[in-house]
Amino acid sequence: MSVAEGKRERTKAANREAIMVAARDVFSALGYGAASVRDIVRRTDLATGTFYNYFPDKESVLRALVDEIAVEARARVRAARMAATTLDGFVADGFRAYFEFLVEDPATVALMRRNAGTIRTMFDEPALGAGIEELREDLEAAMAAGRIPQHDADLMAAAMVGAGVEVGLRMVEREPLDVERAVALVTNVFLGAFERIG
Amino acid sequence: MSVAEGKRERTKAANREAIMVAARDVFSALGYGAASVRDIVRRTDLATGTFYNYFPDKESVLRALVDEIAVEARARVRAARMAATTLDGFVADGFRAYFEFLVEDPATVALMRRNAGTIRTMFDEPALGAGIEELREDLEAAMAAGRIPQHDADLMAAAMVGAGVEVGLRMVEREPLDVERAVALVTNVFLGAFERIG
DNA sequence: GACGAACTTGACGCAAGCGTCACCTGGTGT
DNA sequence: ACACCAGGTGACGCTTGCGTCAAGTTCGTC
Repeated sequence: MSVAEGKRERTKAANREAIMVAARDVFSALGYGAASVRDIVRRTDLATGTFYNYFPDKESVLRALVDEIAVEARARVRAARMAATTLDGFVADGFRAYFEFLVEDPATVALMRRNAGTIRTMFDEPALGAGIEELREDLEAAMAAGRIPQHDADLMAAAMVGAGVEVGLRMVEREPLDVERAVALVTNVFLGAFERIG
Repeated sequence: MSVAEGKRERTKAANREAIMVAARDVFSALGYGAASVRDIVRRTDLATGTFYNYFPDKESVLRALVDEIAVEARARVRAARMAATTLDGFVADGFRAYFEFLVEDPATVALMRRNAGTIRTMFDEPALGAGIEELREDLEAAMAAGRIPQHDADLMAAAMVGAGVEVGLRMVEREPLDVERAVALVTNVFLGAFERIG
């Protein structure tokens, strides 16, 4: 070979990616439980055996998909919250980052929507939407800094993520698609909550 | 036979019930997609063929389960909202009815939690938690009556249901179990929202 | 108490998925 | 140009689930 990567390397990367894309679509369409390794393989132009050169079983593929998504979604949302200077921004920018992610990647939305329950029980709560855990930490930090009133951050984080997920799903299926309208609503809801608690 | 029902009738009712209970547990444990009719049958003391005397396939069992749950949950929540005389009561009593339902019936919670995505796509949105649709109608009625300010009832209903579902799930897995704390939080959130919008 | 209808039973034929492995194919390095 | 071997291929043996149906059992009725 000459530069960058040899054909060997490129094929490997492409195969792995093809399997993950196919798996994502199959899991979205059939649900993880009903999907078979063969359903996935059939959506690629690879042979059965090849699948097992890349992943030991279908669970590993889901794991890889979820990891990828979780890293991306969490990074975006947290970056947006960290950058915010006002309370309004903390709430609005976090939700906006999340909603924009949903809009950019509908295939991932479909995957999460269909398989959230499986993912939850299989991995014991990673990355529902963008991480209740991290939001709770951010809320606690904000409470400690006196930026928001004292409250049950655990339940509040659940409320914010739950509302965000559901509003996000509703948003993407409405016509016309209006991210700012969704951001405005959830922001009003939770800023109103902080005002009322305080 | 003499009174009430003959043995025939009683056995039929018991068999049907046994299948539904077994199915609920299997769907909760394995997920709907991965569950087989045989997994269900094995949890009863019935034979394979008997299953098919009661339901044509596993989808019908899920349908029957969801119908039962939906009717019950919706009835409770709506009754609570109808009975409320104050705005505070409208919000708090609706959530309380829902949370109490979750506490009373943990097996159903498990079923919904694991299979919400499947149920959503299979039946095209019936009974997520307690019905976004009905909540939206109630919100619109309240707006028309001037009890709450004008807003996007569709998204608000999504936010309320999403928050309710997530907070409810969190609530049931915390120790000690505290329904009123959960009710107080979501009530504050949404009353604060109405104040802020108005 | 005996007959018939209603229901239960589980073995059966068939279909599909699983993970493997002996065999090729073609990229790589000399 | 050639030999080597990483890695793709798909048929194979095995397991499991499907829905059916002929045979057996039990309840209700006269």
